[in-house]
Amino acid sequence: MTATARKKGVRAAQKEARPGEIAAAALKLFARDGFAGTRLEEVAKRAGISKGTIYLYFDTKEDLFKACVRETVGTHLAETTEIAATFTGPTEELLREVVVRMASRLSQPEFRTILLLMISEGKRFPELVNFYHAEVLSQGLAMLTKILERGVERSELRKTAVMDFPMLLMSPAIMYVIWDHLFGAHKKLDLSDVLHAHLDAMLEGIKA
Amino acid sequence: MTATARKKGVRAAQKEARPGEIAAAALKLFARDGFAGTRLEEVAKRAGISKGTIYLYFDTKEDLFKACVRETVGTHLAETTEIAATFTGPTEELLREVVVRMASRLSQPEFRTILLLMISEGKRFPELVNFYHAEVLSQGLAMLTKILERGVERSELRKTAVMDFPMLLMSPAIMYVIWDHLFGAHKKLDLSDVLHAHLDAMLEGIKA
Amino acid sequence: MTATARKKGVRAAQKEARPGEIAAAALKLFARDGFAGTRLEEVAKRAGISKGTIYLYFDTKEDLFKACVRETVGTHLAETTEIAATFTGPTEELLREVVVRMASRLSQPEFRTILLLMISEGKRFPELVNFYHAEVLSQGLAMLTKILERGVERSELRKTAVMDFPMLLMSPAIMYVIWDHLFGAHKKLDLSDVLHAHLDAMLEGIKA
Amino acid sequence: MTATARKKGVRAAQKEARPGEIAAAALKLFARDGFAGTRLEEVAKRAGISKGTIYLYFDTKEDLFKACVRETVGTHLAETTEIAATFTGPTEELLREVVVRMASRLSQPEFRTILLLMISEGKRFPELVNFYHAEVLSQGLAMLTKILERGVERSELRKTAVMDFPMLLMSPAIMYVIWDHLFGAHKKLDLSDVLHAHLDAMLEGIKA
DNA sequence: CATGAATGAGCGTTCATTCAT
DNA sequence: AATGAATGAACGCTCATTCAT
Repeated sequence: MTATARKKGVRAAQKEARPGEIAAAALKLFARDGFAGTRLEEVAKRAGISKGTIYLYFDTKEDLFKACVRETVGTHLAETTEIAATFTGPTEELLREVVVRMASRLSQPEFRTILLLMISEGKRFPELVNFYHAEVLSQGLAMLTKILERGVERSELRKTAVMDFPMLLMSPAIMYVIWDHLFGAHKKLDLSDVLHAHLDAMLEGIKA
Repeated sequence: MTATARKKGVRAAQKEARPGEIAAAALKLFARDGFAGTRLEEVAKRAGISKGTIYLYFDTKEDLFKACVRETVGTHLAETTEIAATFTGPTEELLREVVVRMASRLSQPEFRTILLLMISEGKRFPELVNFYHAEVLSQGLAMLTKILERGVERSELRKTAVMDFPMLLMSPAIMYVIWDHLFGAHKKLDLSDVLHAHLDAMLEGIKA
Repeated sequence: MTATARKKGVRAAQKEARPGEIAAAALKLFARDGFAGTRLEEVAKRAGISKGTIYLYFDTKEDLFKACVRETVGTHLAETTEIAATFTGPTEELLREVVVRMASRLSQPEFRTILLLMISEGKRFPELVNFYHAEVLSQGLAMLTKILERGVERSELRKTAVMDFPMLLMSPAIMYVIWDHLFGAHKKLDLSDVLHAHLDAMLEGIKA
Repeated sequence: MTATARKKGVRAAQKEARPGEIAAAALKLFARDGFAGTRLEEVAKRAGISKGTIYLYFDTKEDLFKACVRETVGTHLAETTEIAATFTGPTEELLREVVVRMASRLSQPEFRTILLLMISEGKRFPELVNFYHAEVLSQGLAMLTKILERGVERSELRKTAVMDFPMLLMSPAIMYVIWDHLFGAHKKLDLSDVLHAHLDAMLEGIKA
């Protein structure tokens, strides 16, 4: 008997764990088969439960999908933000560090899944797109913008049009995820190499 | 009666035109609703025919989907290749020209549709991915590589890691399409501005 | 080949006949099993078609139910109204004639089914109740009222409270239907006997 | 602690009360939603217990339904029978008294519910119909018959066909319940008025 | 006794596919 | 060739019933 079980009882612990287990199972299938192509029966099987049980925790298939996305997205930007705020070294170094971190996060299995699902099903779930925009995108871009500004203030970077499109710094990461998804079987890319090839070139163009 | 109709008979001409009309109608719906979400009934309505008629030209829904993609993809790279082959000016200029051309093509409605469908349904249609890889991707990347090599030969560009990842030059275009698809309603980007912001910076990093 | 088939083609004729066939099959099952208890699969089997075919003619199970009722109800009061309007004999005779006619109609298999379904499912289909009220009930009661007034005018009947509640004249017919539905297996009643027993007594009470 | 609780223990008392509470809650819902439309979950909620608890007292939903009906029906004719047996006044008065009493009972909320449920679900529960027939119907009709016979014996009433169909005396009450159920929202009837309008007329026809 | 999480059979509805006309 | 009525497998969702706690 675990500590949790002792405190709350096995059932209570189980009940608390269920939604997460179901969502995890679902996310894998949504990733593989898309929203429409995923059968709740199979989600249940993967989660080791019966079809009806899903409905004890989620009202509809759509709800389950939203929960999957929301649960996975749940920002995680905090740590990186902290680093950016307290960093004292040269801006180039900071920029590399932050871009690499964000790209790593983006390319982690569950997060890349979210990105791909967003692209596939976004039109069906606009609220999810809004959520993603608010929770992830705008925060991430704000952070990048702040770093670029820091560089300008410290005369390390020049004022360039890249400051208007900070998402350019992330575009290789996005491309990497899509490439790996589609052509990974043909040719694997190394994320770090891609990232640094890009940053090396870009930084030349924006450094003071 | 048109000249075509006189030569071949109206029916024959109609028959020849049908598959394309159906595929065109289908593509729009696949783009909007995804593969699973598209109903053949509606495809038929859009094409001004009956549901059964689709099956005179395509064996299954999957076949129709493949035909849509194949028909749209059908390279179009020829002209750009020609330009690249005969261009005599500075490589930077050539690179900008080619990237802008390829990005424009990528962001045209039907082509962006293909890109997005590829991402959404690629796993379900690996042959299509192969096709796309062979017909579009490798040719495009080969062209970019050739241009970069031309630059190095002419001592206009340095040998950098970007040469190993020519797709980096296209990543802003890909990002643009995805951004517009998901967040276009929140904030429109200007493709040309994005592209040049990227190229301005990148070129600094790779110029000799 | 029937005349119908020759004119319209077999398919067209079939298509025209389908809704009625389905509704007829459905009505029997609704009568036997209630709305919720009726399975569309069985309706289809009875109609000699497949489950999906039902949906070519009716949008939902509810729609099918409504169509059943509407189709069966479709007044039929016309003939009786005509008789009442042109009758020249004594009012007592007319009243007996009309009550017997209406009761006969009410106790015909399909109509009694409607009455019973109305009682069972009315709360779920208020629009159907309104429809029934407007199309059948109010017309029938208006006719009865008019006859009673005719009797008073001709000094054949007295002005009694029965004129305020003309539905009293039909209550034995309603009771008969319910009795037969529930206790018919225990004891069969003879509609005509019941009706005349009632009318004999009632008429004594309202005759001048 | 109540006297009951002291004697038997709280739990024991609770246990004894439970079935009735559950049945009461169930009856309301059966009345509103029909047999199939009633969810045990909601019954439980109304009874302030959990779904599983119902199964401690009733084996199946059908059992619960039967218990509801049986419990409510439980004759109550006793008092009226007593009155009829000891009545010494004129038969007309007795008949009015008894019909009004029986009609009042029939139109009370729980009893009208039973009548309507009987009509709706009778075919599914023939034993219940038998029970109802034996416990309520035949006793009630027997009483009416006895009164009519008393009238004939005392030369207050004539021998008419109404004596063969004593249920005719109750038909307005039945009609009233159905009317109120279906058309109560359109037009409320006054039970007493309806009853007396009917009795006034009928009695003229059967009085000596 | 009581709970409520879990089950799984069942049903309404959809839609790719077929085929008689 | 073209139609569109018909099919039937598939899936989301519900809810009576069970059972471990």
